[in-house]
Amino acid sequence: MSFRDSVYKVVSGIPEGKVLTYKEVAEKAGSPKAYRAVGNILNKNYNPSVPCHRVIRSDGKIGGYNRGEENKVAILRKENAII
DNA sequence: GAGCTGACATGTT
DNA sequence: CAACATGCCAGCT
Repeated sequence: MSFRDSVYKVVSGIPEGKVLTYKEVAEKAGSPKAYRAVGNILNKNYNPSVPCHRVIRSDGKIGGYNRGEENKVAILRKENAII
């Protein structure tokens, strides 16, 4: 069970319409100061089972997405999560 | 095995 | 108020 797995689990547990910040995910994963690693992990994560699009920055910004930030925003807006 | 990279956050300038 | 610089962690090359 690596930190990566914890992050996957946490992100996979995010319900629709809910968005968590990288810091929150890192905290739930067990390392509040590992928000850096969270971004790095999600970045390499191409697993569709992990709704990485529900993880945003603390500033409320999108951050990034493997399939394009615009797509990420579109999904979040569809789920009535942000904006 | 060591070093580099990054979808960040916080503090100063 | 906005931009720059620093610090932090885990994963990847």
